[in-house]
Amino acid sequence: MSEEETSELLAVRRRKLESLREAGIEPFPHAFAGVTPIAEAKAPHEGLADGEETDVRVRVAGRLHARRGQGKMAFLDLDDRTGRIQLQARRDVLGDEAFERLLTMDLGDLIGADGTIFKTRRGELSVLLSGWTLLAKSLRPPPEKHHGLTDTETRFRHRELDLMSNPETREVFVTRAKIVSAIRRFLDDEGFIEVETPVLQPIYGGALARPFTTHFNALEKTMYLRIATELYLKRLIVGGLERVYELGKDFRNEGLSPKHNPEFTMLEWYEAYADWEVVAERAERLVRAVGEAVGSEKFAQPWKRETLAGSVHSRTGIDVLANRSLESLQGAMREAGMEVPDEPNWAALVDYLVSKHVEPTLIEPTMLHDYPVELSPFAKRHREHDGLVERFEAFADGMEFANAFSELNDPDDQRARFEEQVRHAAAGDESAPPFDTDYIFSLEHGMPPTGGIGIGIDRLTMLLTGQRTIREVVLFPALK
RNA sequence: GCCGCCGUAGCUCAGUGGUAGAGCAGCGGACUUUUAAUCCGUUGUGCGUUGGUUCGAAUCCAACCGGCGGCACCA
Repeated sequence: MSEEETSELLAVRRRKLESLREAGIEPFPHAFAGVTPIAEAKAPHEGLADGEETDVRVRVAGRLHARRGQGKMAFLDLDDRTGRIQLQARRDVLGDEAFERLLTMDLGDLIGADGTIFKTRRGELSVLLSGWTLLAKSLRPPPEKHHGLTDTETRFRHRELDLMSNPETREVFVTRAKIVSAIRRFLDDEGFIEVETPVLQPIYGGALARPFTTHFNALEKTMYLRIATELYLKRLIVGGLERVYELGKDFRNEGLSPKHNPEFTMLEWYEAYADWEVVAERAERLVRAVGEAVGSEKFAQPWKRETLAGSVHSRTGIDVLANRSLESLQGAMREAGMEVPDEPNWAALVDYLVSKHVEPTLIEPTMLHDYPVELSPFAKRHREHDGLVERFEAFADGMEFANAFSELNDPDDQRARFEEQVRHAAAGDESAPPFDTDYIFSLEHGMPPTGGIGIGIDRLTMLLTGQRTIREVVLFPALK
C-alpha cells in the first residue's frame, strides 16, 4: 500500500464502502432510469410562493455537493450538468434507516433522488425526499466546495475535477460543442458534404510547419501526422465533389503557447467555381451564424478589410512592395529607426512586420488580403498584381483565426512552387513542405477554379467565449 | 531552447532563519427551514525533489522536476 492509500481521508471512505457492502447495499449499481435534468425539473416551478408545496414527483440524479444540518432534518445540494437543486431529507418522511444512511454519504458521492417539488420558506426550490439511492461511491474527496479548483496544473491534468467543481468550465465546453454543431449545420445547409481524409500520411503538406513523425511497421515506412487537410481535400474537388469540408485534428511539431497546442482542431472547406471573395463572404456569414448560435456579439458586424501591404504601411510607414528585396526592406526599416531582425529573405521580413506591428492591433474582426507569393505556396496568383496571391487571413483580438485563398490550380505553377519550397528545405527551413507528386498528378487532371479556407476551431472558440489561452478551450491540453 | 515568477494538508490559502498554521473537507456530538448553515469537541505520514550553507532551513544558495508569463518557433 502506498502512503497515500493509508491516509485517513481515503481510509474513511474505504471503510464506508465496506460497511455499505456489509449492509447489502450495492455501491456501484448499474443504472438509474427515468432521471430528469435538474434545470428541467426546476423550470416549471420557479413561480411557487415561498413555503408552497406541490405533489409533483421528480427523479433527479447527480453529485452530492454540500450538506447542512443533521438532526431530524438535513439539506443537501445535488449537482448535475444542468444545475443544482437542494434536497430536503426528513427523518419523519424517510424513516430512521434511510435518513441516517444518507447522512453517512460523502461529498462527491453520486446520488439518485425521488421526491416532490416545493419551495422553502427562504425561497429555495427543493425536493422533499421520499427516497434516495447511492449511484456510485466516491473514494476521493472532491475539490473544496466554494473556492472550486483553481490550481491550473490540476485543472488541466485532471480536467474531470475542474468540470465537477467549476460550472464556468462546463459552460466553455458546452459552448464549444455548440460552435462545432452550428458549423456543421451551416455548411450542410449550403450544400457541402463532410469528408474524412487521412490523419496518417506518407507525405505532409498544405501548410508551413514541422510534422510529427512516426513509423508504419508493416510497411517499414516513415509516416507523418497531418499538418493540414488541404491537399487531400483539393483532390476531392478534382474528383468532382465540388463542395467539401473536414473538421478534424491537425498536428504541428512546434512550441506551446497561449495560442498554440500541438494538436488542434481545424475546419477546412473547398468550393468549386469560387474565388477568395466568395469564400470571404461565406466565412463571414458562417462565423456570424455561429456567434448567434452561442450568443456572442463578437462577429455581429461586417469584418474590416485591409491589404497586407497597406496594413504594414499604415502602422510603420514602410512600403514593403516598393522595397521588394531583403536588402531594400532592411534599409527602409533602418531609415525608419526600426530594429532589423535577422531574417533569411524578404518574405520572412514582411511576415515579421505583420506579426509584430499589425497583428496585435487587429482587435475587431479584420481580413488582411493580397499576400506575397513567397508566403503562400498553394494560393493562386493575383489577377492584377505581380508577386502577390489572392489570399486573406482573418484576425480578431490580435490573433489569426482563418486563412483562405483562391486555390492554385495550374499544375505547372504548383510544381514550380514545390520546387521553391524544396530549395528552402535544402537551405535548412524545417517548415518547408516536401514535393507532393500525387498532388501534382491530381492537378494535371484539371481542378476547377476553387476557393478554400481553414478556420482554427480552438481559436474561434477562444474568441467566442472570451478565453485568453487555448488551454481553456481544449479539454486535455498538451502539458510537459 | 532562453529569461522571469511560482510550488506549504484532499481543496483554498497564511507563514522570510528559531523547529508547522487557518478556513473548508474529515471524525465525534447538538440542532425540524438551512443554503459559504451554526455551535461544541477533535484529527492531519503536508513545506515539489536532491544536495549545500547554518547551532538551527518552508524561509538563504545550487541543480533538477512541474506550472504560469514572455522570447524563439508557429496557427
